Amino acid sequence: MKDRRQSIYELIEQNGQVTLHELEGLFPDVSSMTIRRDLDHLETENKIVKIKGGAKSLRHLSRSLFQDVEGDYAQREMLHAAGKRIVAEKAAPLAETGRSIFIDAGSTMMQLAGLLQTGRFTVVTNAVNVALELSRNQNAAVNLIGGEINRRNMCVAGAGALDYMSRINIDIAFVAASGYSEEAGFTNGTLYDCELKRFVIKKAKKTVILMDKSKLGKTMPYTFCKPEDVDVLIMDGPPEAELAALAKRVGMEII
Amino acid sequence: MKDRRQSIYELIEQNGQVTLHELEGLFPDVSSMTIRRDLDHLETENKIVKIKGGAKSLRHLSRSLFQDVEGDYAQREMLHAAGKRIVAEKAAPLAETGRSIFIDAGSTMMQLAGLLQTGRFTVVTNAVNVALELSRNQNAAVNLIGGEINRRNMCVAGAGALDYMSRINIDIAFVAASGYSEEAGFTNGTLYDCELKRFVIKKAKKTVILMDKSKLGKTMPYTFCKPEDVDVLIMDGPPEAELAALAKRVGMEII
DNA sequence: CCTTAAAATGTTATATAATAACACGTGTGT
DNA sequence: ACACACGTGTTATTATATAACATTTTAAGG
Repeated sequence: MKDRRQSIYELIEQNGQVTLHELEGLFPDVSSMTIRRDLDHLETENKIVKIKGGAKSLRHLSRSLFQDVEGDYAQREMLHAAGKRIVAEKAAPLAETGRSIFIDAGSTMMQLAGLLQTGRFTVVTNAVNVALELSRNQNAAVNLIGGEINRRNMCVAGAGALDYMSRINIDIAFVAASGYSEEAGFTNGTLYDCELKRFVIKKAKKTVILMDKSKLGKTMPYTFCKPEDVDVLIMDGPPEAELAALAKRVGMEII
Repeated sequence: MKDRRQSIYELIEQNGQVTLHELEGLFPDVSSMTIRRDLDHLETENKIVKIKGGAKSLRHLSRSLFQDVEGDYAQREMLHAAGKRIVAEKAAPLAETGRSIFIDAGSTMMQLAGLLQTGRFTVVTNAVNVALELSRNQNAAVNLIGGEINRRNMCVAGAGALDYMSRINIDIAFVAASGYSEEAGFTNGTLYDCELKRFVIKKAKKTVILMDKSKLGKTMPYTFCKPEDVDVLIMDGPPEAELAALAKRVGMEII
């Protein structure tokens, strides 16, 4: 019985919400009343919210809170969601147990954080939402970099960030890029973030860039690294021949 | 019409939730169908969640997410909620526009953060939930201290905290106490937090301690300050004669 | 091993709330 | 003046939740 309740909970977490009918279909050997009562229990535990005809995941709901703090973030979040998901799924296995990991801010990274719910590691991040998501994993030591909160993307930045980072050793850095072009390399829109990225990349034993293909060919104001600084580039599809050749030349693996 | 929708929203934010019947009572000049439609709108804007017979505030729901990360916090949150509310309401006016403010972690502080939705100031905090709450206020510059996240109370602590604080000037520090006794002074249960409190109190121009009266007579493991270090003590009721006398002697104002 | 209490489940009737569909007025811009 | 979108009200219909009681299962103690 606890199994069922747990399954229901996990299902809701995964899908964001369910209807009673769906649950009835999935658990045909109990009555709908029992499922209702399961939902009651989960609700009293503050894990879900019952809505008419089903239930919603509290965590998903809170996520949308971050996202429309400043209008357009919600949209960006959804843009290329499929690609971001693919990228995150490719990246997750690289986060090996016991390692010290840096995770950047951004919606792709948020996806990645969601996938790192098991495994023991130390994580450092500058994104408040990523930190919250990661702190669900009881085995993760989550470190949040200090600084002023940027309402647009729920990430912190500031003078102290580099200082803070300088005290932490990083095995693998997962870094998001907003653009890549042959001339400018990997680029990003905000100066502070770039400084941090640069610093982290220099410091990390292994640098992994996550980027959906929509970013290819785009150049943002600030360059934070070039392909030769990168160990692995993860995208949601195979690279063009030109980029593949360059990668091979400079020793950047593309997944 | 937009007024009504806004009022409904504010009501929900304030109370956490409402029933349709309550709303029908409050807006007798529109039909219940209209109110339903208002709720639909607010829901599509991700401001509330409709539940059977009413609606809930998304923000309140997310708050409970933090709170039961580790079981008992939800209970503590509710304990003496009325007193905490009173304390927070007394404290809020002290946060004058333009000032640089430190806000501690804890449920009373969370209440205070909720009350500081207007006014322009710089805030520093070590509590992730407080920071999120404050970042609703567009005029507040919210600084989060870096460190490892403590799942129990969603606050950060660590080696970098004092360094970080040392670079920021504080006009007013709002500090929470878990206990007060004549022998031990103001006390608290975790060492790291105490270190930070001590540092902040030393640094701040003005120190305000927030404490509901249930804490009187209790002694926690670590002392972080004595009445003579405190400018203002805020409680949910008048102090006993003895404490009042001591306060007068050392120059601590009690509100 | 048996007994009892507590917890979990099922069943029904009843109460409650949500939805859909249509109708009406009001303002806006063409 | 017209079309049109928008907010609103009304009703009938459908769907869902609740309450109360009966039954089964589980856990705990003697």
